[in-house]
Amino acid sequence: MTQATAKKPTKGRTATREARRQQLINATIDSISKRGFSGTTLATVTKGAKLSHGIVNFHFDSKESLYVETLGFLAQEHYDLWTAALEKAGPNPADQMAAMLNVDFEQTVCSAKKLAVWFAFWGQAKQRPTYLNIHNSFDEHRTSELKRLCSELAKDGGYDHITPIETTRSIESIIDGLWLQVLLYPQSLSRTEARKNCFNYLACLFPKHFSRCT
Amino acid sequence: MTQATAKKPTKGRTATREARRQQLINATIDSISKRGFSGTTLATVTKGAKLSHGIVNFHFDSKESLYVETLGFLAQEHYDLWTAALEKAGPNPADQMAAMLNVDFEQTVCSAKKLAVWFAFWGQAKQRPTYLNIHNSFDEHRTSELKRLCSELAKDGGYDHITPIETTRSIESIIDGLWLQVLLYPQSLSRTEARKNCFNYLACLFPKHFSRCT
Amino acid sequence: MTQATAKKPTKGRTATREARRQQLINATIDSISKRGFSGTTLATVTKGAKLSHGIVNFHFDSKESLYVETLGFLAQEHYDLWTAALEKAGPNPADQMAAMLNVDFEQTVCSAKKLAVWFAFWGQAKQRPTYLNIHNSFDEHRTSELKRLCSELAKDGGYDHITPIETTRSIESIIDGLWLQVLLYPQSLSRTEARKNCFNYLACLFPKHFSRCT
Amino acid sequence: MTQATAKKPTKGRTATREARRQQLINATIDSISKRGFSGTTLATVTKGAKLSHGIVNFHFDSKESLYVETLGFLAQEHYDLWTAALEKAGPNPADQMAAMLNVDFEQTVCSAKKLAVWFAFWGQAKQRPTYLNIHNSFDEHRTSELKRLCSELAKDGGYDHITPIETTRSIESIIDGLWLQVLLYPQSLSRTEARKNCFNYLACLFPKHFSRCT
DNA sequence: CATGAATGAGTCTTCATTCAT
DNA sequence: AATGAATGAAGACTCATTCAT
Repeated sequence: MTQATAKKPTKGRTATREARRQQLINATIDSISKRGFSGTTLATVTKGAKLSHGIVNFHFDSKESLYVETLGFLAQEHYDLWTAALEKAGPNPADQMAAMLNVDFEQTVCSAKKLAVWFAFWGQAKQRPTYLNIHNSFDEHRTSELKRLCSELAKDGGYDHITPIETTRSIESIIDGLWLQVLLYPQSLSRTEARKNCFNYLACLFPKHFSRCT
Repeated sequence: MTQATAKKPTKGRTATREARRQQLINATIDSISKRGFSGTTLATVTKGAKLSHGIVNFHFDSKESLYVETLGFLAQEHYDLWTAALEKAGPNPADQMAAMLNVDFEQTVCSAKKLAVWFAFWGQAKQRPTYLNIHNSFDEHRTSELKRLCSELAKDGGYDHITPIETTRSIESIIDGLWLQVLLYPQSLSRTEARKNCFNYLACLFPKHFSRCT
Repeated sequence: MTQATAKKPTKGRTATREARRQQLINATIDSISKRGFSGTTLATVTKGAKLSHGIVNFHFDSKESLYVETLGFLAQEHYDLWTAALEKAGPNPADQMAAMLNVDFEQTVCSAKKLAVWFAFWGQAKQRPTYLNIHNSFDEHRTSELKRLCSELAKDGGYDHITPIETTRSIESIIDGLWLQVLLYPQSLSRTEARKNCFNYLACLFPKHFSRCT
Repeated sequence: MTQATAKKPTKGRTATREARRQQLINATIDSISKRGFSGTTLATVTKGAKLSHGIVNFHFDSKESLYVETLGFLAQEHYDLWTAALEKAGPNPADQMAAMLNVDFEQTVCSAKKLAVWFAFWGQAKQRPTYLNIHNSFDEHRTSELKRLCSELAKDGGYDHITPIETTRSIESIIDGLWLQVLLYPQSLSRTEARKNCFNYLACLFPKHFSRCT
């Protein structure tokens, strides 16, 4: 009986532990993006998830722990996306670079909602090193991949003025900066325009591998 | 004029009042940079200013109002610095551009303390449009000046592929992105290295006007 | 009778039920002695009993009801011990008195664990008369037996200054007071020393029947 | 003007810090005696003091801290009473002993209210060593004075069977035990009867110095 | 019978704001 | 102008109890 095997994982009084946790994490992302950190309370989260008040402390140790896991979820999601894209991209470094950076301007990553949460966390990173550590633990791999690609592209194109470390940093910076502008001025900068802007910078850095798009 | 040296009694009071307000604004910057928005209370501010608990609501309408004026102070300070630098820079567009961007990596602007406050505000910008409006009201002028300089440099250098609007945005983005990295990873990126990184981007954009520095 | 060895199915269930209840009562005693009333929750009890969270309300009407039955168990245990000891003691009043009081300093009664629970209940007795009633319903018989023994010893020894009621009260008091000291200062007063102290008081009251021990 | 010097210390919006603290401590004693530890909340305390909810954390670090200071107040009060009584008593050891023990059955110390609080604290002493430490820090002096008096009385009366340490403990025990009975059964044992009972024990211990009272 | 997810009333604590002095 | 005591709303967290499975 196929009917018997079909479970409703998230409805009803008792859901699986994982489903509830994810539900709460999603509601946390929603609330932080709408109300910011200071406007987000356990009440706004649980109300958003249409669950009761006390459930957070049943599934998470504390509000702080919910935040940590929310950030972890975002970081993991991003990580999974770019590693998958990189794998699909084939052996060509330029293709790999393009694949990685494309992810940063996809809907899943570069939405107003997600960006708001990222910058909310970064706005607290100085005070809560935990947040920074989570971000770093996922991002180090990405930085090293970018550096490798910069090296390979520089060698391949004969750009002897390129310093991989510095160039990597500038690429990461322009992405973060474009994200901030997409967040703050969504009317004047769409994510597709931001992507174009980013790739035009690549064209500026690696003219033999990337061409300007208009 | 002997009259000018004679203080009017109201002037003395006003000066004191202004001094108190500035004292509180400075303490607010300190506290936000140390403890973030969520850790900053009127108590941490007044304690930092070595003033009494209840004084904030005497000099400011509310906590929110103190925050707004703090952000206004930072925006004004930045504005005053780059407009003064621009004025001093002479008629040459490349010099003007350099002068403007240098300001962004000066100690006064690009300190861990100030950057922490800027990103704290940006982390809330989505939720509190007031903050964004303050920032914009000061920043529009800067954007238009950058755009003008991009245009003049493009014309002068014959870079026909340069779109001033897009290029301006990319410059602003890389600065914001570098600021974020200076904030999050002060050990691996000093503000002088960040400045160099930014100017190397200019060298990439306008090779005839700026040269790479190593 | 072969029939007797065949268990009735309901009997097995009842036994299990009783075992569960006792298991929970024991865990309650453990938890109160370790964490006190305010630190004891149904979670600490069920965790101690290695049972699931929701089981208490299945076997007891409420937390309060569990407490009442826990106190009842302690009172019954004490009652069973001293009545058994009294029965064994023979007809001599001094022997009977000694038998009764010995029980109060036995391991089963005078352990740190049990005393902690007793004083926890007494600390609430004023506010919850139910607790006091349970205690009284068991203790009245003991008080009357002590009074009888005081009378008999007084008559037998010719102590005409002994008032049975008052003497009984003083004996009960010194026991309670010694219990408190055993509870609070187990290092400086062991239960065997406490027992000796109590019996030396008896030697003081009834010098012809009890002799000092050193 | 005598009128001008008269302050209302506890009325009005702002009272002296000490007055408010004492007011809250008194309300805490009231609430613990009426409702026990588990029934006492900051709300019952502040309601009893006719003050607002948030004031406790303004004058005390926490609820726990309020409890600690409440116990400290009770211990200090008792200490002050018996040291004063001892001083007034003159050089005679029997008078001194009588003076000290009289205090334990005075209205101020031996009221239903105070005893309820003492036993509430003792019921928690095992779990919160802080409470025990406070009690001990005040009580050690009392124990040593009692021991000294037992020694002097034993020498003076030639009671060679008296061990000061053990006798002291028995006196302390009978007092604690009588307190418990006054607390639990105020109808059957008044504090004056309890006092008599205690002094008859002294008469039993030191027949040459104390005589039975009926 | 038993489990453990879910609920929601209740508690401690924080903190912006008010206000007597 | 300034202080700091006082207020009360709001938030995080606890926990007895309920109930679907």
